[in-house]
This record gives sequence, C-alpha cells and structure tokens, in this order.
Amino acid sequence: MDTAAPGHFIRRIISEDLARGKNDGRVHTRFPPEPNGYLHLGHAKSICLNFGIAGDYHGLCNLRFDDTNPEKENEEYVESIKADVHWLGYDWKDRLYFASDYFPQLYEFALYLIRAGKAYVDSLSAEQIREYRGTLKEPGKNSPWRDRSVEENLELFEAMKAGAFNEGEHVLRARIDMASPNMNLRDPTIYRIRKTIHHRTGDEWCIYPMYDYTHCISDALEGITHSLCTLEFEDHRALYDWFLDQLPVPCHPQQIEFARLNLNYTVMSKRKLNQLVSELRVDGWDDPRMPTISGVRRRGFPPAAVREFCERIGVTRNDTVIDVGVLENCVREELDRTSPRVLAVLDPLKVTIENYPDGQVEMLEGINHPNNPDMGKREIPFSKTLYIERDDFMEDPPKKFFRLGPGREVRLRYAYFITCNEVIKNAAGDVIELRCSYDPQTRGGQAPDGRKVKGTIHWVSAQHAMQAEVRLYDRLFMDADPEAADGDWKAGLNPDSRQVIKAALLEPSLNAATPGAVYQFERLGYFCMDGKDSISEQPVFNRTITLRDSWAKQK
RNA sequence: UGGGGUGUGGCCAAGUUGGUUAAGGCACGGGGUUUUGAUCCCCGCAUUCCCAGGUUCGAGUCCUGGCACCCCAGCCA
Repeated sequence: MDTAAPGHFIRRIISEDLARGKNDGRVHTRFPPEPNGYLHLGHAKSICLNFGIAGDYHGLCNLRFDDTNPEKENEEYVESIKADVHWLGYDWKDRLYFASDYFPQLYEFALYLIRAGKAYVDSLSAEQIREYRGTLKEPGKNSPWRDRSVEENLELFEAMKAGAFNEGEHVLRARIDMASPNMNLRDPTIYRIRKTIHHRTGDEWCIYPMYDYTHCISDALEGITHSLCTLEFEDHRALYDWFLDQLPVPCHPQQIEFARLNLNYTVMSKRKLNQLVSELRVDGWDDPRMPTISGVRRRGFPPAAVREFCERIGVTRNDTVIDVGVLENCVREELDRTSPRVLAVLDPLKVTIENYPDGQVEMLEGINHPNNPDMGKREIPFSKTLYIERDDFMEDPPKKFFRLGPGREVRLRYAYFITCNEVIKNAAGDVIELRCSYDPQTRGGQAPDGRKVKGTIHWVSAQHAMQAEVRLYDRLFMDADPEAADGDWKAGLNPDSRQVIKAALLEPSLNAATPGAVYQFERLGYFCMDGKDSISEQPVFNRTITLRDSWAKQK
C-alpha cells in the first residue's frame, strides 16, 4: 500500500480516502471504452492512470466496454481494444465486462424509477424535446407527458421494450428539473428505441439505455470506488450522483475528472481519426502515422515508452497541449537502451576501394550496443565495392563538414580509414561513384600512427547487402494545432508525411530480423520491421524515429 | 452574475497547514567524453507565479475585484 508517494491530485484523493478508511480500504477502477473505434494515445493516458493506480494501491482495474449504442459499435473494435490494452502491458484478468451484460438489470432499475415517480415516458419528438429543453440562459419547460400516471408509464415502457413502437416515437426520461442551470439535469433521456442489431445482444433488445444512466450503474454494480473520466463529464457528475441516489445500488462510486491528452501536430478524437481512415487519408487505423495505439505499435514505439510518456505528462485538470517532442524523447530513450545497432544505407552511393584486392572478403567485428556489452557482437562483411550514404559525401564541403570529400579521409565504421581520390560523374553531372583507397594499417578503425579522422560513416558491402523497403515518416499535420485552421482541419495534412525508399541496402545480419523488431540504423534512426507488408524477398522497415541530429540543426 | 471548470518560464508540471535562493522533464544555449555530428556528462535558462488592490513581519499560497481560455442546449459517449 504505497500511500507515501503523493503524486498527482487523484492519488492524493485516493490516499486520503484510504487514510480515512473509506471503501473498506479498497481501490477499484475501470477503463470503460466504447467499442466504436480504435484506441489512441489519449486512451493510453486513461489506461495507464486507471490500471496504474490499481497497481500502486494493490487494487483492481476492470476493462468494461460501454456498448450502449449498437449503431456505432462492433466486434472488430472490441478485439482491437483488448489487444491494445494488453500490448500496453495491462491485464484485467477475469474482469472483462460489457455494459450490455447489465441490460436486464438496467431495465429493472428503470421500472424502479418509474414506480418511484422519477422517470416517465415522453412522446414528444426529438425536435420538440430540444425546443422544450430551453437554452443555456433560459430554463426549459415541462413536457405535456411529464405527469403521466405510474401505470401508464409502466405500460408504455413495457410496450417500448416489446417493440410496439417505432424509433423516435417515445423515450424514457428521468424526471428531475427542467429549469436546472445544469442542462444535464433537464429531464435527461435514459432510454431510446433503436431497432438495430447489437454486436452482443443481437435483436434481444430494441430499447437501449443512454450513457449517463448506464455508466454510473455499471460502476456501482462492479463495486468501483473511483470512477475516473475526462473534464467534459464534469457537468454530468450531478446526474451520475442523482441516479445512484435514487436507486438501490450496492455502492456509490466517486467520479473524478482529469484533463484529456492533447498532442500538437495531430488530432486526437475518434471521430476525426475515423474520418482519416474512411476517407483513405491514411492506410487504416494502424497506419504508422496515426496517434492510435495500433499505429504507434506498428511504428515501433515500445509500450514502455508510451507508459513513461503518460507518467511524465502528469495528471491535472489543466486544459493543455503536450509537445510531441516529449513523446519522441521517451521513445528515443527506451530505444537507445534496448535496440541493437546495425549498418544500413538509405540513399546509396557506390564506393570502390581501388587498392583493395579483387574478390577478397573480410569479416569485421561490430558491437551490437556501445554501452551494453551484454548485447554481444556480430560480423560484418567488407569487400572492394561498398555503398555509403550519399549525404556523407560533398564535392565542395564546408569547413565544419566532417565526412567525405575529394582528398579527405574518414573512417568506415568498424572497418578502415579511406581517402577519396576521384569522383565519377555521369553525363548529367551527378556523382555516381567514388574511387577511394584504404589504409590496410587501420583495420578495425584505429591508425597505428595515432592520426585522427573527424568523421566516421556507415557503409554496406555491395555483394553482401540485402535490399529492403524503408518508409520514412514525418508529422501527419503541418500545423501544431490542426483544429485551429478555421474550416477544414484536413487542409493541413502533411503531403510528405510518408516517404518510401524502395531499395535501401542493409547489412546481411538483418536477414534474421523478425516483424516488430526495432534496430538502430547507426547515424540514421530507429527502424522497425513491418509485420504487415514485409515479405521474405523484400522486408519493409518503418522509421520509428530519427536520432537527434545536431549537425542538421547546425546547417 | 445561466451553470461548471482552468490560469506557475516556449511546452508540460511540482509547490496543499502562508516562512530560507519558485522542484523536475521537454525544448533551447554553451562546454566535455565519444570509432554513431547518437548516447553520456557538466553548466546556463521565471527577482517571479493571469492582472489590480488588500491582509501580514512575510503570499504562488489568504481576501476582494477584474481579465483570459475551456466545457454544456445528442433520442452520442
């Protein structure tokens, strides 16, 4: 029971509750997604909060699907959500629930409310209900059906359930206060008729309970102690409490609101993400550019990095926007620690070592991680014809450029010092090859005479390299705040958010790469083998994130 | 005066009973180590806490009055 660590305001509230002996010392939370889309980083914040708190206080966290709107929900979403929560590292064990499992109980409670005179069947149309509701500054007025007898309400509600009416003919409403300054309390609808097949209950029901009514009761039935939700539900708390106060429920959970996660350079609402997917602006919910959990997973973000991110951003009630740089930094930190290093060339420039024996091949030793010897070593083949990164050569380099240029000497990582003797160009004047010479004394990268070179560049042996497709990603939106662009938020979509390199060259050890594995391509960044599009003849690597690059900054 | 919230450096965020020089991270700038211009390591970065008054020996923390921004009028969640 780590009540010592104070942390954010929600932990403080829970620690105080525990100290006062509230809830018999139990802490029980829940993560309640609606299966109407894939989970995104905003959900990750909620998942880490709810499961994290349960873990810290030796409590429990349920996974509960809030599936009360059959028109938008389906099984695919349910499965993706379960997979995403597991991937993040959390387990609900045997506590998987569905609000739809409570439909019978919810119906009984509705009957209870009707008998208590706290709910009535309204026969106004949707438009009329809206008109009667009033406005933010003016009170609403009572529906003419508000004072039906208990018997008539019972009869009508049962007929609604039996399918005697069409959608929209009637609704069940809570009888609270049409003049309340809190719009949520102006006789909210609690049941509506929907003749739609539900993904779990099929055609068993044609009336479906609304969120406000369902959520609080579901929490109470599961013995939830702290019901954490986002700020926009703050005004709903009065209703949450109202229902629980009217009904004979086993307990009364406490709703606590926190600010949702906003990230710059992206959008974070299921509605908008859904739009990007359905309009084919991206390749599905798991497109590596998407801020979805499945997207960042495919991109190569480790779950530990996402968890660390959620920890770092904190939990408050402030409406804020987090800089994606914070997320990227978490990803770099985790990947720097865990990923093996490898040599790969994305934009190949041919190099011939003129004084290297034809047909000779040497196996050179490379270490898999500079700061962690436990990750071992590997052999990298070296030969007369190599490829280096085109960016690592400049015909007319500025003084601060440490790489290759005419007459300059650099170190080929783990191999030899080479000097550029000649630059070969094609008819168009493009550099197509470098003729170099190597110093046999520098094998491994050290000169016996102690001379230094300023640059070390990566390379790959032409005859040994394997080919791969590499996909480079940039931010999905060009503006920090896509929604600010008045009008079409999709106008700011970055046309260059994905760049595909068809024939990158990788050192042969990458033959052993498996889907999902992340490597650091030295001096370039971290790359993750794609599990969907890779085929054995042509693996695909997604660039997870670049390395920090102070040279690029300097330029 | 519809109701409900929030305001600490460029972006987050500690600071809770008022009491030394306002944590930490990201970003940024400078330096060192380095066979990745990576990592790592130093150092710098708010005389000031939305504003204005007030209480007090002392206020980011208390009081009063403003200002700014966010949420609410689904038979969505």
